[in-house]
Amino acid sequence: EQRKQPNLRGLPTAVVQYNEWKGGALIAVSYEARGHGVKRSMRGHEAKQVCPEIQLVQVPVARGKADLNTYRNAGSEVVAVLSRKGRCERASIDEVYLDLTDAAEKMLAEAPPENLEVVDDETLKSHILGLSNEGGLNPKENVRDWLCRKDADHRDKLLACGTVIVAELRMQVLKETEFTCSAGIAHNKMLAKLASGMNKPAQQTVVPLSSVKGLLDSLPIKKMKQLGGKLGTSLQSDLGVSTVGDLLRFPEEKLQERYGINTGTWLWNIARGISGEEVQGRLLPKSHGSGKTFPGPRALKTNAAVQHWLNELCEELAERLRSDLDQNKRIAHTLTLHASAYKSSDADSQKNFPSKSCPLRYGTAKMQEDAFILFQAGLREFLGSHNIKAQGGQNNGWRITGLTISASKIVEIPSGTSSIMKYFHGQCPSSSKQARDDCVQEAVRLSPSGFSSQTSS
DNA sequence: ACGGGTTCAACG
DNA sequence: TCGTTGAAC
Repeated sequence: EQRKQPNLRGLPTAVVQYNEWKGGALIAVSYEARGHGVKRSMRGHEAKQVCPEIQLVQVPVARGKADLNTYRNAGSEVVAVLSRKGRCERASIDEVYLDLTDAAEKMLAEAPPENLEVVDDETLKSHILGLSNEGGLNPKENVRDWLCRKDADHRDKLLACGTVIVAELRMQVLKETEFTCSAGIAHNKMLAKLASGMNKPAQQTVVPLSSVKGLLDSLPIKKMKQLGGKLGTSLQSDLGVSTVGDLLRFPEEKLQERYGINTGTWLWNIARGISGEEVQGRLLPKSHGSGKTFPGPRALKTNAAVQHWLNELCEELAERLRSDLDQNKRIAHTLTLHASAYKSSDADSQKNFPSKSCPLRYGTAKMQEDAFILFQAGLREFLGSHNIKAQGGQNNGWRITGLTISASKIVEIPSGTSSIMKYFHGQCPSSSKQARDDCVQEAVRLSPSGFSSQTSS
């Protein structure tokens, strides 16, 4: 939003979605606003109380719901820059992992930092964990010395190369998108993610091998990705583990018998700074979803209201699926509906509405039809398939507080050429000729430019 | 009434 | 392997 309205640069700013109820919900808070105590959990009015000068920018609304496409697209712009230098995994709307091993090895072989006569300023501003500031030298001189150490471990030399590359990439991101970003540079995803949050905004942090133990020993368990929830809490209360270092006391088998083989092994490893997760090399999302909540008095009470909102949600989803097909030649195969509901009779049975899925048929109207069928299937189960009856479009039994429709099992269409028929045979398990023909006919209708000549023959 | 997404592991 | 749930971010 600050890029779109440069006059907001440097001002305390937050993005709110909706504003009728208590000024809307904050979904993003600028660092200036954070400095005034504004938190993402606040409502717009609350933010105004703690920071009267705050600029509140509203999320676009389309079809009666918040439309986050602006921010998805902004994330894509950044990915487009970062993915040039190495394997890139889009981890969320604004986070990516990069595996820069190859680029770092290349730099180490061809132009290692130790040979550099000038190191650019962004690189020198890096934070190197555990780097002592002896002798009151300029911190940048210390960074330069660390980067150019000839006696360093090979892996730390790679890290030094990574530091230079990431600084370049962040400068390119800034130049080409006007977005700043922070980064962590480490030997695995877990440590890099941890480091990326240590110096914000717009800075980068390096985790040399020698600093891993010191970093994890006193790190509160909840700071580790995946341990911010119930697992972290049970680790604390069941085993008395409050820091990652405390985990070192427990043998692998003990952790495994308490938390299962996978989680136990994982815990044992992260305590030692070990994480074998590969950077996935995935630039696109694995699913698309469109949802809306209907809190308190706004809860939906009629089939007609549910159908109306499902239609809106399906329109948005269909539009995003269409973009994915046009831009990426990908097709989704599963449609899933999730609803949140409560029975107005017993106010306790809040969230047990089952999610339902079915094969995804392209076309807005078909998705709308299927979505409503899925809803009704779930509703019947929710009501226990008996008692409550809808009378004349009204009902006393249920209230819907949230609806989400999503598309998953997204696969790329073989772009090459020849074997589109082979592709469809592979995709349609049904032995029915009719089902396969429908499938093919659908693809022809959807993507006439690319496929008609092949498929119509 | 902490919204709207998204990914992943576990389970049957 | 699939659909579904719940955790986590």
